[in-house]
Amino acid sequence: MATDENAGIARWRQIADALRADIADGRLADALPSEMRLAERFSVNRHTVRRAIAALSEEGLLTAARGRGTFVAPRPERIAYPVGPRSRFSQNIGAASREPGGSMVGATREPASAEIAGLLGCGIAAPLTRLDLLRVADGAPVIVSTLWFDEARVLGIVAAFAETGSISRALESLGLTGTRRLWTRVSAIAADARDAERLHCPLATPLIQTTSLTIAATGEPLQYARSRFLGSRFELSFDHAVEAGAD
Amino acid sequence: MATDENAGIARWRQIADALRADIADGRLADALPSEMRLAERFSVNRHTVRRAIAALSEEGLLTAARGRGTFVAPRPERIAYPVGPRSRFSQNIGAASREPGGSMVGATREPASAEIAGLLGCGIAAPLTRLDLLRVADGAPVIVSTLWFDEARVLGIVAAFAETGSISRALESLGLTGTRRLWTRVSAIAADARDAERLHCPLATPLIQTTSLTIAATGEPLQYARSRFLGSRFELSFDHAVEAGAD
DNA sequence: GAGGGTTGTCTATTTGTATAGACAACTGAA
DNA sequence: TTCAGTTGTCTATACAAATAGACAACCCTC
Repeated sequence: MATDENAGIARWRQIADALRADIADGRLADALPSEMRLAERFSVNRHTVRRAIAALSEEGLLTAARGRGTFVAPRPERIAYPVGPRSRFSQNIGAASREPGGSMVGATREPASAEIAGLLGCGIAAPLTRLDLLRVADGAPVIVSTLWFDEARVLGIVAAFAETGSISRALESLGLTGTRRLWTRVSAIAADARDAERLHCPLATPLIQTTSLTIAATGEPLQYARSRFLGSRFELSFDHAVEAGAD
Repeated sequence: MATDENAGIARWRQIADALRADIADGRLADALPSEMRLAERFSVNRHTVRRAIAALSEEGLLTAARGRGTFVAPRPERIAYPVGPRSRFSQNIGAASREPGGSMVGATREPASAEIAGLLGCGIAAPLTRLDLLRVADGAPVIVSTLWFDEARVLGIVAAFAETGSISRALESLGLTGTRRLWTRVSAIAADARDAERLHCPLATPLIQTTSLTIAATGEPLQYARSRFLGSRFELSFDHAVEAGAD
C-alpha cells in the first residue's frame, strides 16, 4: 500500500498505476473508496489521490460525481489471444466477438540486418518488405506490429493487404497457402514515447513483446514479425501439445 | 529521442529507461556517448543526464571514470527460457549454464478462491498449499513465483522441496511422476513496490507474468502457478508443435 | 430540513525536478 | 607540456509535485 519516493515516478502516477491494475484484475469495481480513504491507504494527501483519479478519468476508467462518489467504468475484459501454429490476428479478435481491425501505418523497403537475414534465410542487406500495422479492438489501438518479408517472395503484398485487409488472406492471394508459425518468443518492455502515442497509452505502460517466425508450406522461412500488445488488455494463451516421443 | 512531460515520470527516469533498453538490446555497448552528447540527443540539460547515469550506475549497468568516459558493463545476455509441456525451472536455467537457484520465501495454507478451485478441480475454500519461490540466476533474483496445490495431494511437499531444492524432484519423491504442463498464459505488468523489492529492480519495471496449469500423469489438475519474470532478462520461447489433424 | 459524507476549488508552503553557468580534476593524444 | 575532451562538484533560479487547511457544492438518508 506504500508508494516509493526517489523512484523518479510521481506519487500520483504510482497510485494511478496501482488503481489501474486493481481495476484490470477486477479487484476494484462499482464504487471506488472515497478520496480520503484512498489517501489513508496510500499514506498520501488527498490532493495527490485526486490527481491520480483525474488521470484515470482521462483514460475513461473512472467517472466522478460530486456528492455521490467515484465509479469504476465497466471493465473491458482481457482479450484471450491463443497463439499456435495457425495464429492469425483477425481470427483471434474475431473469435472474441470484437470488430477485427487493422490499418497499415507504413510499408517500406529495408535492407536485411544480420539478425533478420539469418532468420529469413536471405543475404545480409537483401531487400526486405517491411509492413507496420496498427491493430484495433473496440475502437482503440491495442497492438502495433512490424512484419518483415523477403521482398522477392511477396511482390504485390501491399496492394493485396489493402484489398483484403488481412495478412493471411493477402498471402493466400499471392499463392502462399498453408503457412505455419514455427515459434514465438515473448518478453516484456515499457512503452516508449513512440509506442505510447500509437497505442494511446501512458508512457512506460507494460507491453508484451513477441517475435515470431512464420514458414511457408514448403518449410522455408517466410515472415519475421515483432508485435507489441497492451499488457493490460491481453492474455496470450499457449496450449502445450505433447510432442511425439518427447517422453 | 524526445521525452514526454506530464506523464508523471521524471525526465531522468525516462532517459534511464531508454538507456537501459538500449543496453539490454545491445544497441549500446563499450563507451557511452559523453554526457553533453546525450543531453543534446534527449534535448535536456547535462545534469538531468547525469542523474539518469547515476541511477544506472547504482544498478551496476554503467561505470563512470573521470576524464575517460562512462562505460557499459558487459551485458548479461537474455536468458532463453523454453516453455513447453515439460518445462522446469532448474532445467531451463541449468541449460543456459547458470547456477540454478531458488529459495522458498513462504509456505502457507490458503483456502481456494473460486478461480483456483475451478482450475484445480477442488471445492471452493478447500485447503490449498501455497508456495512462494524466489528464483535466482547469476546471484540476482530474476523470478518470483507462487504455486498452489490441493493440500491433500501434496502432503509433505515443503519438506521434500527443502531436501531436493526442486519442485519437480519434490513431486517425484511424493510419487507424482510424469507431470505435464497443460497450458501457459502470458501477460505483462509493471512491478509494484513488493515485486520491486523482491526482484531488486526499479519500481514499474516491466515484468512478464505467466500463469500455468500442470497436470498429473493421470490427467488431473495438480498445480496452478503464477510467475513474474524480469522482462529485460528473459525471453520466453514457445515452439509450436503441429497438432495432429489441425490442418 | 438537518446532518454526515462526498467531490470540487481555492490559497499557501515545502520539497523535488530541471535548467543554467562556472570551474575543478582528470585522461589521452598531439 | 599543452590542450581538447571528459566526469565531478558547486551555486543559483524557475517550475512541478506534494502537503496542509479551509470551504463551497452536491447527494443521500434520517
